[in-house]
Amino acid sequence: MTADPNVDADSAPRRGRPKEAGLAERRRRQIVESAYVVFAERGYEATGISDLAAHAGVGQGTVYRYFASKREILDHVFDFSVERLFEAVDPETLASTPTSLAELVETIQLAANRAFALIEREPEFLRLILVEASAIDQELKDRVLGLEQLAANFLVKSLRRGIKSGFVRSDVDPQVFAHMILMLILPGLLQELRGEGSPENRERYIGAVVHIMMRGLCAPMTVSV
Amino acid sequence: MTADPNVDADSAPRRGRPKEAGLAERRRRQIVESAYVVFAERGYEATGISDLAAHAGVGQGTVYRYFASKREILDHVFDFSVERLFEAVDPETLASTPTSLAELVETIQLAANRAFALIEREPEFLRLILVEASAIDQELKDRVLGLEQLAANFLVKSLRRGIKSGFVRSDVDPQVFAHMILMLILPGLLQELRGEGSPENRERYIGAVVHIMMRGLCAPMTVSV
Amino acid sequence: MTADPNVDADSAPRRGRPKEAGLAERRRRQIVESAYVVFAERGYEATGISDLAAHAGVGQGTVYRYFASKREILDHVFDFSVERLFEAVDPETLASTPTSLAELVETIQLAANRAFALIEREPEFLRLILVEASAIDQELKDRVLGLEQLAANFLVKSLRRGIKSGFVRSDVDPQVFAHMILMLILPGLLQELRGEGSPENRERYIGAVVHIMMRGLCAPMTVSV
Amino acid sequence: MTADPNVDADSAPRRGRPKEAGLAERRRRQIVESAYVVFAERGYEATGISDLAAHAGVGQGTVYRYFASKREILDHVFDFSVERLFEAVDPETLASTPTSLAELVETIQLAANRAFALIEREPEFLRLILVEASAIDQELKDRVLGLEQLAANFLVKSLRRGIKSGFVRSDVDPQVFAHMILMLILPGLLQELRGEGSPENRERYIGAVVHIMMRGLCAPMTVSV
DNA sequence: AATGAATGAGCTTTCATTCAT
DNA sequence: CATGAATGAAAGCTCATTCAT
Repeated sequence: MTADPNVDADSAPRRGRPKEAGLAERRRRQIVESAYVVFAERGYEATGISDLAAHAGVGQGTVYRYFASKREILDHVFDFSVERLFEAVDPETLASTPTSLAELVETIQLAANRAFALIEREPEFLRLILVEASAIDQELKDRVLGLEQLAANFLVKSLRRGIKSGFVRSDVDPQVFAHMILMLILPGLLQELRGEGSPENRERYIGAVVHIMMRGLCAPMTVSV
Repeated sequence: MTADPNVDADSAPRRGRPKEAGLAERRRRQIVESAYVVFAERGYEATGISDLAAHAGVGQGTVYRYFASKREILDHVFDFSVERLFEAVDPETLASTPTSLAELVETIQLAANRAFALIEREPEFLRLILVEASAIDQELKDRVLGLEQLAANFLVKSLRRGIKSGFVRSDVDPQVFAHMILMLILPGLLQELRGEGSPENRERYIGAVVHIMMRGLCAPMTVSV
Repeated sequence: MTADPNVDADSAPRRGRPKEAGLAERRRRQIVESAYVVFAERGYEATGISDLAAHAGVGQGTVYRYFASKREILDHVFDFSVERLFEAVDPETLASTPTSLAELVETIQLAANRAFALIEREPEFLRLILVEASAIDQELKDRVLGLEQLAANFLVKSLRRGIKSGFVRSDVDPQVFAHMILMLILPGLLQELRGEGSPENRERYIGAVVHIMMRGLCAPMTVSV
Repeated sequence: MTADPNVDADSAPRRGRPKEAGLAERRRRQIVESAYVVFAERGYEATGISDLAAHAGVGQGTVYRYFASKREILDHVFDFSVERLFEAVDPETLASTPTSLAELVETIQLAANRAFALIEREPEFLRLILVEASAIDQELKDRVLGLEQLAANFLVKSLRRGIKSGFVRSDVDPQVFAHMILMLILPGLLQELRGEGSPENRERYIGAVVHIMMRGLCAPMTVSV
């Protein structure tokens, strides 16, 4: 076995089919994306591995080459969804510290608009995150709630800064309000789930959220600016 | 619902075998109540008909004498849940037409407190309605959303009256605000789902909802009463 | 109608199909006996639950109503086999304390004959116990070996008594010889496995075993010849 | 391609690509040896081709280039095992025609010791031959039994010679006794399977076998005692 | 009317085998 | 030649539903 008669002078003994780097990652992606669609479409429980495989255009066995179980796929689908949400909202580009209530509201408005844009493009996204994932088990439910918590934490920081800067009332509880602000966008989400989503409606809702945040419900004379 | 032994419009006294009128209805009730408990406890998919039958103290076959399928039972469980929610909130006793923002807010607060009281007594209720039911199929999802719509309609009427009476700003869109007000209680619900629910927390949230509704977030000087 | 048609006066409220006592045990037996046959015929691994169910004349689901897993069925099949072996050999009727080597040998001969009679009737029995069971896992292998140990223990006692009585050489190690005596019947068993079993052959072998034991175990003075 | 790439008996100096004649055979050997190890370790059924290939350091596909099926590999593993047993026992060096019972017994003892030495070195060997192989199908079972037959034939010849020479009783049935002598070593094997094997135990057993054989086989006059 | 034994379709998962590279 | 990615048949097992009693 001195001079290997079999291959190449160069050090790497290239035997067999070359391993095509990145294939594994591509396949995983392909399967997760298919799962994202079919889970959203028919629900996690109602989707069989065979459906999933068929949609991905691979055999059932191939699915198990890349994922240990159906449940694990759901995990990755959730990650994938979160990833997409982050890409869509792109928090980096939001993080300018607001110096007035108007600015703060504007930032929130921007984030909401971006999220809605994603949902408009892919309505199943919402169902997957909000409805499917929550129903599987405690772990995934925790992850959904954790996502909301994450967003809330951003807002908490902004509100605290607002209070320190004086443009947010000091008797506002940042923790509490952060969550509530997030909830204010839920009616819009529900509309989407209902399939009644439309740009005009979205406008109305976002406008109302701004209103409520800036003014509450109190009548004009009471406020008197 | 007084002394009617026989149901139905005809009052002909059924001799021979009174057939234990209402027995069927009692059985259905018994099964639905059991299903309510076990579905909430273990989830719809994870619950087998045998679990359900065992909990109800009847045979599996008996379940199918009263319901055509597992899915149909869920329908009835949902109805039953809604029924309980209505009993708890008891909208009849809320419907006094408010004549001031404070009164309106107080009414909402009362309704919210009643709903929370139910959830505190039976936390699984929330899970069933919000999480389990939504994940089954479109029809049930629609029903969940319909429930929200129902509550919103109440609020819409109140807001319209408020606008007419002048204690609600006229630029408030009743439809939109109604939904949003409902959403404001969601953070509290999420806390319950997370198992972090506590009376103090609930107080904080409800207080904040009142605040936001009455004042918005604007700083005190801006408001100037 | 005074007597309630529904519930009856006697204490036991007999509702539904009567539970047919002993059915469960009968079904278990039926399935185990089928398994005994098909496992022996095709081997444990090669037998599917569907084969087993088909042979038993029941649905697959029914199998799982009575056994938790395929493996558990094998356990019971093993028990069943041991049970049959015991019935066939009927050790109770063997246990007369022998007072001479001839008597001891006769007893052993009788036991061997009975075992062979079973195997002749049901050759698959042997395969199941000796070959199939051993190959599944450590636990079953231990049980097979334990069975041999059990038989050996009987012999050890007899040999000890024989030594004390003087009709077995005192330099015989009871533990060791007990196992060996058992092994002496193995060539006969192997013949059966080979399908070459015949009464004449069995005679030859048992005769030879007697020969070897009489010569090997006899107390020194007795041998003389 | 002028140069036959395929090896074969012809000795024409293969220019260009000698094709590493015997490479195929080496590969086969490598795979079989790996299979020997992993089959013995985890069992035939429990071993996947991937395990096997990994242990052999080749791809799964390569395995199928050299063997048509998993089953065929087992065949070769069995051959390999027999081969090892023969190497260990080395019958050539045993075949000196014994001229006395003591010599015969000594020869058998030597063979047994060699076989035990192998088993002590590689306990899995026993499991493979005795337990795994037997359970697969009739063909392999036959081969296991054939192995015993082979050893028995050796003994038959020796016994016949012994009878002719007069140092073995003439009423000994060579066929029958040959098998029995082989069986006498089984308790020792079982101990190994049980994991209770130890040199002392082995001594005891072999001693007892010698004892029983000397007494059982010896010609009448010799015994006297 | 009530029962629970029986069923079988369908589930997730495994793995011997094939084949493009 | 060698490879390991891909495959799909088939496994064990579950459970909503049916039905004899």
